[in-house]
Amino acid sequence: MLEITRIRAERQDIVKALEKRQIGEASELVDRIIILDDDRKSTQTKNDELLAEANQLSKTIGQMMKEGRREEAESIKQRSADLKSESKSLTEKQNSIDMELQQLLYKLPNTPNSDVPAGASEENNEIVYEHGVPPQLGEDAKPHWELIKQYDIVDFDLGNKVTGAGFPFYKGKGARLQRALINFFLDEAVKRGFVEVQPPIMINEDSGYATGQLPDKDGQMYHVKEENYFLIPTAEVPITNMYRDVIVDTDKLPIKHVGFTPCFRREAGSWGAHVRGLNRLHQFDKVEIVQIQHPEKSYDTLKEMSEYVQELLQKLELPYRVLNLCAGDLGFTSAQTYDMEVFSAAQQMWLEVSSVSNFETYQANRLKLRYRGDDKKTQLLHTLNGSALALPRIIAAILENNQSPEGIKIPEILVPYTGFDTIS
RNA sequence: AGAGGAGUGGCAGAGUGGUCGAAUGCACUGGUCUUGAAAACCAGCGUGCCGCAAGGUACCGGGGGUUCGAAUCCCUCCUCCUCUGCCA
Repeated sequence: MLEITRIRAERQDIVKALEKRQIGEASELVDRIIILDDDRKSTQTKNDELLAEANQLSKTIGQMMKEGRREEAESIKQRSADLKSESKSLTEKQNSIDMELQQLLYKLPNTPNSDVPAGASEENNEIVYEHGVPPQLGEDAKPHWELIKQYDIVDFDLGNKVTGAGFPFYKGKGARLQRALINFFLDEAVKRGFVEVQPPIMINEDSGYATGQLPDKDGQMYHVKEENYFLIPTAEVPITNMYRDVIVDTDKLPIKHVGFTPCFRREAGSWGAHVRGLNRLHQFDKVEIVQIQHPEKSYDTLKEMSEYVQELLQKLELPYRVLNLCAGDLGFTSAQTYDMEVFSAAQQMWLEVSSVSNFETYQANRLKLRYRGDDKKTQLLHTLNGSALALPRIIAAILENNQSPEGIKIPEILVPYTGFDTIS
C-alpha cells in the first residue's frame, strides 16, 4: 500500500508512475484519496476537540462527586452525554472515511522504479542478460510431458484420480529428483547466510492483506472456510508476515530467510495449450528467499538476489535469460522485478522459474514493518523476495534439455543429492 | 472437544469504576563519579493519528456494550496455561 503522506507530497510523480503501469484513472483515484484524507483529518480534529471537552467534564464530575456536590455534578452530566453522542457520530463518520480510503489505497498498485521499462505487456520486457547455449536436440526430442510418462516419474493420471487436475504424483526417481532439488536449494541459501524457516502453509486474512495477496488475488488462493484460512500461494506470505508489526534494530539488517513450502494456486481460468505438463500446476514446490532491508540498500540487495538465483541456474547448467519486467507486466505489489527464464529445448520456449522483486515500502506499510532512524523516528523498511527456485519448470527443463537415447542426465551438482546420475 | 484459570509497556509484574498511558524492578539510552570499567547516583525511556508547535486524541489480546467516566463491570471472539478426552 502506498503511503498517504507520499501520495500527498509526490502527487504528480505518483500519478505518472501509476500511468506507466497502464492503470486507468490513476489521477482520479489519487485525487479522490487526497480529498478523503483531507476529510479524515478535519473530522479527527473536530472529534478530538469534542473528546477533549468530554474528558475534561468527566474529570470535573468526578471531582464534584468526591466533594459531595452531587447536584452540580448532575447538572453537567447532560452536557457530557451530548458531547459523547456527538462524538460517537463523528467516530462513525471517521470509520467510514477510513474504510473508503483503505479500499481506494488497496486499489493502487506499487509505483514502478525509474529503471523499469515502459510498456503494457510482456513483449515490452527488457532482456538484460542471457547465459548459456540451448542444446541442439534431435528431431525426436520429446517434451517433458512425454518423458515423464516414458520413465514413469510424474503421474498426472494418478493425481487426477486422487485429487484433480494440476495435482500430480512424483514417483520413484522423479520424487527423488524433486527432493534433491529442494535440499540443494536450501543448502545453497543457508551457505549464503539465509536463515532457514519452515512456515505454516496456511495463513490468516491479516497476513494475506499485509503482503498484498488480499484483496488483489482473492479467488486465486484456496480458502478454508471453517477457519477463514488460505493455502499459501508462496512462502513469501508466511515468511514476510513473521515481521508484521515489528520494529527492527538497524544492526539486525538485512534479515535473510529461506524456506521451502508447497505452493497452492487456483489459477482460475488461465489454463490452455501452452501450460501442459509441469508448466503450470495447482500445487507445486518452491524454495523462497526473503530479505528485509534498509531502504538505501534495497536495490543492491535486489541485484544480489538476482545474481544468486542466476548462480543456481548456472550450477544446474541450464541456459537462461534475465528479464527486467516492464511496468505493465509488473506484479501488483512490486516496484521492480527480474524474472529468470530457463530455455526448454523441446518445447522451444522460455519458462519462468524465478521472479525476484523489490517491494520497497509497499508491503512494509501494510505490515507496519519499521526500523528506528537516527532521529529516533520509526521508518518503513523495504521487503524483497524471490524464488530460488520453483521446482516443476526446473524439472521440465532438466528433463527436456538433458535427454538422450540413453536417458536423462542429472546435472553433476545434483548427483550427490539424488544418488543417481541418469534417469533411464 | 469438555471443565477451570489467565491475557497489562522489550521482559517481569502491580493496578478491580474517577486526576491511570498506567506503580515497581530488570533491560536499554544519556549524564555524574572513576585512570578505565563495575557499582552507586541523576535523568530519559511504548505505538498510531491530528497539530508548525504547545498540545490534543486513541490504544492495557480483538470486537461490541453499560456509565458523565472503563485496564477495572457485561457480552462475544481469539490466544495461552492446567485437568479430562482424542491423536501423528
